[in-house]
Amino acid sequence: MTTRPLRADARRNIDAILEAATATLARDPDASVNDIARAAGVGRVTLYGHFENRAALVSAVVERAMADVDAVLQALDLSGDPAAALVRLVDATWAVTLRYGALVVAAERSLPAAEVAAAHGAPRERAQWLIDRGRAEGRFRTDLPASWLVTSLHTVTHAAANSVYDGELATDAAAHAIAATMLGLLTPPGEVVPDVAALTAH
Amino acid sequence: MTTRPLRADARRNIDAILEAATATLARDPDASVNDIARAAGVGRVTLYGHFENRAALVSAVVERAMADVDAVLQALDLSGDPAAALVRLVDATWAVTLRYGALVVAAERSLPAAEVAAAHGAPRERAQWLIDRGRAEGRFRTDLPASWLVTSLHTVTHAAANSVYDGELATDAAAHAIAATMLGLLTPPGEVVPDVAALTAH
DNA sequence: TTCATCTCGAACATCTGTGTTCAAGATATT
DNA sequence: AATATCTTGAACACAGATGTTCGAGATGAA
Repeated sequence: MTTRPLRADARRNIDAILEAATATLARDPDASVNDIARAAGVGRVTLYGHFENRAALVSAVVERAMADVDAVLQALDLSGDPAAALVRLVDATWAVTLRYGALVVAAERSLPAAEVAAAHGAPRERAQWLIDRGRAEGRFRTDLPASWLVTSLHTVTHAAANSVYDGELATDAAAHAIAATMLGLLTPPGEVVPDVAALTAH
Repeated sequence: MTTRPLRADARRNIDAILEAATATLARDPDASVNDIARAAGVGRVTLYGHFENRAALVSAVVERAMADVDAVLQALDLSGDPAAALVRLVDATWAVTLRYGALVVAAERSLPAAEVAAAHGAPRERAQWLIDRGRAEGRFRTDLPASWLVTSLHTVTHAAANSVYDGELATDAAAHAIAATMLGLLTPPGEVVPDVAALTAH
């Protein structure tokens, strides 16, 4: 079945809706379809003309976001010193989190668990892989479950996003704070906590 | 205005409602009044007979919870070695978090921000005080905002609660994981991360 | 036992959000 | 200019949650 080409204004509206939905849901995961349509400068009926469901819309938004996230993460060099690689990973993850914020929550509420897990999977595995390598080289602590360490990284990043949103933390200060926090968090007991500044020097 | 004494069954029901509401909301902050009434083994109308609003109910639940939390925290000795004191604080906080879980979220959704802030205030200040002391004694890192460190502690604790709920982490392992994670997180760059086991030895 | 208090289901009003239908009008395409 | 495609507000049906009212019946207090 060949899909007939969409009219130009339709394409334009679909893009506007996806863009608005991303921004709106990243701020408020409970945003109504109405809110999103209004943010896109489009009638609610038009939105439903392009997306079956609220779920279908969220799904499309998540897919788009994940493509972006994957592109950013794939372009990342995680070789070399594990601690330095972690700082690079954190910086990249931070940029992505700032952009997509609470979108995860929106996904969790209207998408089947399997789909959410799939979206979460890739970034988590990437972090896990780096942590495993750091552990193997004796740079990261091995006295706690690796999955817990990954969860901590993830959680701290989101906490930083909230802090920025609440005005407690400046956007640029946040990146440094997250990296520093995570290095401390990963350092094995009995070892010295590295300084972020020393790692980012080139 | 003197309030007439309640009949015994009324008192009993009020207690049951508060108890059920606490447990139910700690699991699902979106639980409906219906769910809560059913969990309390009471008709919905009865519930509304004792509490004006959903908000009033949540408020009562939070008040009760905070009294308990305050009691636990006040009974805590935070003197001596800051790291050891932190481990004690973490253990106490952990117990409380396990009990009240997502109740905070429920509060955030149906209570005015001021009331939520007030409830949050006391425990936060307690943590902040200990961190400040540890910083003054050179045991905790001073290169990051203290408020950020407090937020991290708070966040990591909640992440652990979720992990336990998801079955990723055993309840008893979690307490150790949180304490270990936090010690690493607070250790100043250039210093050695302490071992939790060494601190809890008596 | 008497009586005020309390319980409770059923039914109702209200609100908010989702999703659909319709018919008129705007716009891209050719 | 002709036409298929697209947009749109208004109106509707529906679902779930909150909060209220009523009246019959259960229960505690004296």
